[in-house]
Amino acid sequence: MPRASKKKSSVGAEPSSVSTLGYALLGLVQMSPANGYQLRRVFVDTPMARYSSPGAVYPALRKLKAQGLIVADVTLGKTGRPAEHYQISRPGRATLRAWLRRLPEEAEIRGSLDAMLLRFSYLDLLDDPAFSIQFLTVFRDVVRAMSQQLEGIQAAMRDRSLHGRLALDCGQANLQTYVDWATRAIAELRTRQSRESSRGDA
Amino acid sequence: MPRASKKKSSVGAEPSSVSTLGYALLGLVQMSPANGYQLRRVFVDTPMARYSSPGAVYPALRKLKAQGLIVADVTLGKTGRPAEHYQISRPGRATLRAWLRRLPEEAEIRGSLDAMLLRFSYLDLLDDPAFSIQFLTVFRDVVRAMSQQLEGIQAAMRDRSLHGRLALDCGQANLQTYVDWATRAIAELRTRQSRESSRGDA
DNA sequence: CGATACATGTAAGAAGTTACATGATTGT
DNA sequence: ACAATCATGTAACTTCTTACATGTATCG
Repeated sequence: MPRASKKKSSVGAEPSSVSTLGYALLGLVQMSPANGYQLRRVFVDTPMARYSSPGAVYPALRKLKAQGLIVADVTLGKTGRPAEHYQISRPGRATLRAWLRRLPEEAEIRGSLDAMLLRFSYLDLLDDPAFSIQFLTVFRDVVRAMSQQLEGIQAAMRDRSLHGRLALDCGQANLQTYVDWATRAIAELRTRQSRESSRGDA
Repeated sequence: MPRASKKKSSVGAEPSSVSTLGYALLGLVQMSPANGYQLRRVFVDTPMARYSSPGAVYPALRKLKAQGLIVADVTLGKTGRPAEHYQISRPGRATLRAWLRRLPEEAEIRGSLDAMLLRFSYLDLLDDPAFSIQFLTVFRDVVRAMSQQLEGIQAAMRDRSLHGRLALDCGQANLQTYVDWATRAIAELRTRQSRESSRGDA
């Protein structure tokens, strides 16, 4: 018997849903225009290796194009086939900026530290060191909280399982690494900030 | 018919495709029988938090049941509703062991360090310290290689982007943490191993 | 000549998320 | 009375993976 779906059927008005891969591509295209193959290579060659399959990249690019966030400029590549050279559009730039402008929320951070790092890595585009520092501070505080929680779990886990305990140790060491990195990064950003301002003053 | 190919080894002969979540559940159920709700709680409460949604856990459990890897024992929980208490079956135990017995392959490790940690955390079940050490050694070597590759990328990235560089630093620090942890874990396992053997000799 | 790099795609499906539905029991 | 916890599930959707198809150009 089919359920009488009463609510939720009118969600058409906002086509602005962009996936993480979408933002990753948007950021890369903003930094320098490229075709799908070149973008894919970035994922293959760098630690962004998560999203590398053609079955993910090409559909994602088409979706961005359909949303008007990038524009294609069909040229002929080194092969006879037409190659689509992508550039970011004005709405694309706005969408990307809006995404970057958001301070990370706790749930987001807990959900994926990597995704936060991706967003952070694009923050050059905002050119706002104060925001970057704020971003990192929020990030660090949440990760620290995660680390403290994990400590409680570790305590409860005493002697339950050797390998389980070791795995938790690894998780803990990792969280600590994120915290330390964030601290160092904040310090570096602050240093640069003051250097900039003193240069401005001079 | 996209999938009729020979997959090199005919391990199970059954349609034995088990997802990562499937193995995670299988391992938990092996450690102690539980119902879906309790298993879900584990994911919510611990760093295995990845797979916590009911829409993932319940279908996965049903699939494992259909594959005969776990057996359900319908009792009445604290509520009036029947609660399915799951136990691992003999084939389930065999499947889990076969999974644990595999040394991690390079592609697997590169694909997800977390997945490797999950597998490692269940290695108590094998009770084979020599294998655990081998597991960690392979893991560490691959992670070290990843770290060296990343160094090359970092060098190429010099001065290209401040935030990009910082993000790469984080990735590098993380990989190093994995390497250090693996080294420590290997040492601890070796210590225990020699203690065991000397106790056996005595 | 064969392999590899360039370049784009599709078809089929595995897997997970969100958001809802159900319903009893216990606590406030 | 209302909320939370226990306990199980479904429907619709999005996303990514796997595996293939299609070509040219270039290098050894």
